[in-house]
Amino acid sequence: MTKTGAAYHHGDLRAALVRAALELLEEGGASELSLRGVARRAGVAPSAPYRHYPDRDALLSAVAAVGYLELAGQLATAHPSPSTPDDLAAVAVAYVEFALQRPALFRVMFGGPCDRDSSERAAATAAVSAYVGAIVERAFPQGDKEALSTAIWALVHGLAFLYLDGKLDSSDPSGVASRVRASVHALIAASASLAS
Amino acid sequence: MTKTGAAYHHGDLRAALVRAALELLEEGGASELSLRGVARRAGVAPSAPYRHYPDRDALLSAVAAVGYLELAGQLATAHPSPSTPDDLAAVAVAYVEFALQRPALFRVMFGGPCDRDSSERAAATAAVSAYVGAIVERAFPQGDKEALSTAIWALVHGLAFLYLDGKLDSSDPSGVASRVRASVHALIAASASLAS
DNA sequence: TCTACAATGTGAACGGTGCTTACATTACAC
DNA sequence: GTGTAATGTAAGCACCGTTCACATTGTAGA
Repeated sequence: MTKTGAAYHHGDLRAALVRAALELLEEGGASELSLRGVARRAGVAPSAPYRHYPDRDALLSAVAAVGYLELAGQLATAHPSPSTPDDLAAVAVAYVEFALQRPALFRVMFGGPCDRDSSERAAATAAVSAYVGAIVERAFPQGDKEALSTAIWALVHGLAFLYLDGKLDSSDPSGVASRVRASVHALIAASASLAS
Repeated sequence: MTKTGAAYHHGDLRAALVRAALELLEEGGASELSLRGVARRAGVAPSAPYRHYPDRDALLSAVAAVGYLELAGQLATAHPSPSTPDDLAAVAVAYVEFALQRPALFRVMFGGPCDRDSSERAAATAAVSAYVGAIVERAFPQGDKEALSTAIWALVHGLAFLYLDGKLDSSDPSGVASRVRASVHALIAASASLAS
């Protein structure tokens, strides 16, 4: 079914493995994807992935890295260059929606004790962090960028997890969105009142 | 080594399993605890736990439940009946510190897609939720209890996870505490300015 | 063009895991 | 006491991550 003429050498197994893992994550839902399952999906022997990734965690880090890119893309889609509190709230909503729409991927990205040695992964999370920081800086040039962006990120991240874990009711999407918006606006208002 | 006179029937295996799991979580660090490992620790055959828990997730839910109790205890220790913003901030710091001091347990409590059917677990999380709500209500009787307590919980929860995942630098405990305090105060100030 | 070599794939195997099933032992109600 | 339900054991299933010896292939240098 892999349709590749079954060449002994796959061509680009490294990328194919990540693609297969993402597919399994999307289909299989929350269940943790196995390295063997990924290999199976890619039409390759269970030991083949070890030619490209030292272990399962390394593959997961690679998957997480593309997850960060896709998250960044979804945030940018929500608003290309947010500058007002409303814009920022829209981006926050997109963040939570990403978590709810792709819970398995989100958990791979943030769920486990991450591989600190993965430069791929570290760079990607730094990029997200910088992205949030840049937005905050543009929206509130006079505010404490560091503190505010951290607080906002944490707020949104926490909301995402609480929804994901069922600690908050996520059955009504519009309710989720409005709650996220309200929380972000509250935080922003706070920072404004403190900065004045 | 189990020191129990090796009676065929363990006495209270149900509780002993949870205890063993907590010990392994504390020692083994972040690694995921196996049901077999827990059984081994309790000095019992690998199949014995199934007499008391239908599957591994059920055991984890039970472990998570005592985790919630311990978290509640630690929060209460931070401040028995918080009413001022400072009190609330102290409780928030205790929350994050719990996550950093017992990361494995925290991950069991919040990390995975939780077993929605576990009444034990559901009750415990409801208790934490109510606890936070009560604090907020006492501290801000005229505020929107629902919205504010949710926002605060999410903020603190998000901070805990970002620290846990190394997205924020947690090497300096006092820095962690002050950052948590600052974030909580900012959120509180916001709600106050909105309520007025 | 032939050939050595590095890169990349295979297959079998090891120990560990969650879970089930058949059976053994024990506690307890009658 | 005895029958029954509760609770333990032992063996076995399929799967997992990982490793190792071996097969196949692309490619650089003669």
